[in-house]
Amino acid sequence: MRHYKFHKERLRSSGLRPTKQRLAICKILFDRKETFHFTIEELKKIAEKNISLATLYNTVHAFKKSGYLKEISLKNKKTFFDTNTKNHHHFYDEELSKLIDIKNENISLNNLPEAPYGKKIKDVEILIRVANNNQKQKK
Amino acid sequence: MRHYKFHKERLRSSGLRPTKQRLAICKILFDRKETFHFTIEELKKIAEKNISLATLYNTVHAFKKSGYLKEISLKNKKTFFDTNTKNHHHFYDEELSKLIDIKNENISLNNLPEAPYGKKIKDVEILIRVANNNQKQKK
DNA sequence: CTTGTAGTTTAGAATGATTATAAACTGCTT
DNA sequence: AAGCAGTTTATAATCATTCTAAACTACAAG
Repeated sequence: MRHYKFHKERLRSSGLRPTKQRLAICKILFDRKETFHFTIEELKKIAEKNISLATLYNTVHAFKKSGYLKEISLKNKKTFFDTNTKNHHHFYDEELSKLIDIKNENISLNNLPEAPYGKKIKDVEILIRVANNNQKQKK
Repeated sequence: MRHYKFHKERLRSSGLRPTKQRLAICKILFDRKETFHFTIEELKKIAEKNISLATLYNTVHAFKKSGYLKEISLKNKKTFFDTNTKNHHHFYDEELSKLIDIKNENISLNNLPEAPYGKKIKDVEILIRVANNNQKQKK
């Protein structure tokens, strides 16, 4: 469990005042050993009725802007965020709407293609869709 | 330019009657040499006022279900579709909201990780975000 | 060629995630 | 202790997408 001051520092470094709502969000997101993948809706549930939706959106986006959270591309309508901001990739279980980290040593992309003329590669995202073994192809 | 019958066949094989709206959509989507990446909104613009939004959504989803179109995962709120249904990957230019195909021989993923227990890999999607060379990191 | 009907189209309403608004509240500097 | 910029919040607004149900149409059978 991290010290209160840790979160306060994180907030200040993002240019955010350490309010009780933001500290509560920090605790939920960052006081854990494992990576946390979540949607705003899930975060809302965990936070109970203490924090308004608008504040959740604002704070999560502020953290994203400061590089403390990563947004993940999905076909799904809901946006996922990830507390693991290091370069890594995901399995996505569409049936459970769950993301699972892929350890970096377990995947490797060789000969990355050259970016189109005048462009530069900013980011590579690999998503591996999985389903239950016994089931038919997705709908 | 493909023959009318070609589109009619495609429609029938998807269990769809060849109506004039659907044939018009087929022409837009499939009468071209290059892969076409589009959003429903863009398709709407190309189709002019001839076809209702609801029909565009219905038809595009029917084609997706039949395997004639692929849906592409993006952070963007809008959904992209791709007339290239072969296994391939994309560059995504966030500034222009444009997808660019990556030729399969230009990218290769070795030692794919094992799927989580009881799961099977259905699909691998690689998205390489690019930006103009001279510009700063994304907002 | 007419007709019946199942499949289609469509405008408009409904939904659901997200963002904007603007009034009340609060952390922090002086 | 005061004042103000930064925050929070309920609520309204927005935007893509899906639903609905009434009008329309392709097509098989006669």
